[in-house]
Amino acid sequence: MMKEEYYSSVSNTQEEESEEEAVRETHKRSTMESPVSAKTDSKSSREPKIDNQASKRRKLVEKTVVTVRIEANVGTQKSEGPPSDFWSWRKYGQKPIKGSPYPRGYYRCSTSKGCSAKKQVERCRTDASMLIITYTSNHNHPGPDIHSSNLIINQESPSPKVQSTDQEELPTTPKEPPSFISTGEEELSEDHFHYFQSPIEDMIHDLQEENPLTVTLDKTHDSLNFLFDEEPLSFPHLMTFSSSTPKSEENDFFDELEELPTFSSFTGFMRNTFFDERILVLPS
DNA sequence: CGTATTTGACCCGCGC
DNA sequence: GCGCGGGTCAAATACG
Repeated sequence: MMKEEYYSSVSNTQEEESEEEAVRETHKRSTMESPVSAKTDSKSSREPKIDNQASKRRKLVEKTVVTVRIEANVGTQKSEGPPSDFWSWRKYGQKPIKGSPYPRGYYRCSTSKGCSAKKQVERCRTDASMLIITYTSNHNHPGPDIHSSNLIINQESPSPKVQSTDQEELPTTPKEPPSFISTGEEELSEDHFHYFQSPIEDMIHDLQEENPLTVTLDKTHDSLNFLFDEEPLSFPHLMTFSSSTPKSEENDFFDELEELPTFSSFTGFMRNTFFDERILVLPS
């Protein structure tokens, strides 16, 4: 529950997201929907219901892939802890992922019962300090207090601890992006993903002056704009980032900063914090 | 005692 | 048809 994690993010809607998946889903759906009898039957033994459809449509929902860098203690406590967002998440599963030494955690929004929002948290296999969070579906309910969070950013805010810890414990913190990137890219590319360095920077860049990179990322771009322009709710990561934690401890951190009112300040903060974050982007 | 987390089992689609 | 990998459920357990 601490927030030493900062989010950078890119979102894609599943529809546009991946052709691969789209195809699959289509396939699934057709298969599933028609022959309900057999499948339903088999499933019914376990848990029929909506889940049935849900499971098949998992991918149909919008997904947002966020890479988070945990600067604080890698492999200590937070690495394992779920990144905190505005919302409260309840863990409903965990599975080891092939090719990755780290398991993937499955979380569901516990704020609202009917909320279908989910997220998967896994660590980058190459870099334990990187968390890959995949958000699925949107929240059906308003967040705790987005407004407040935004305000909070301006006035007080996120975690001091993180930073202090960071610096103190991990002096090396900042960076080694190059190697990382290459590594990540290779691995990810296998997965059909492309990484972009310093998404946030890119984002910012984009906002300030259009970055070619962004252009490449259709959705990303869109999402980013969205992010900054409006609809915080849709972007948990952002919210998280901004609101990070309304708790007192973290306030200290910002206390020092005291004023991050302007975007530029914000940006600066982000840059500092995020140094080398990468965004997963689906190949266009 | 209630709620959240853990963990094993189950289900499903896909590739071989 | 079988096995693999991923995603979810639900019982058991831990924690407040």
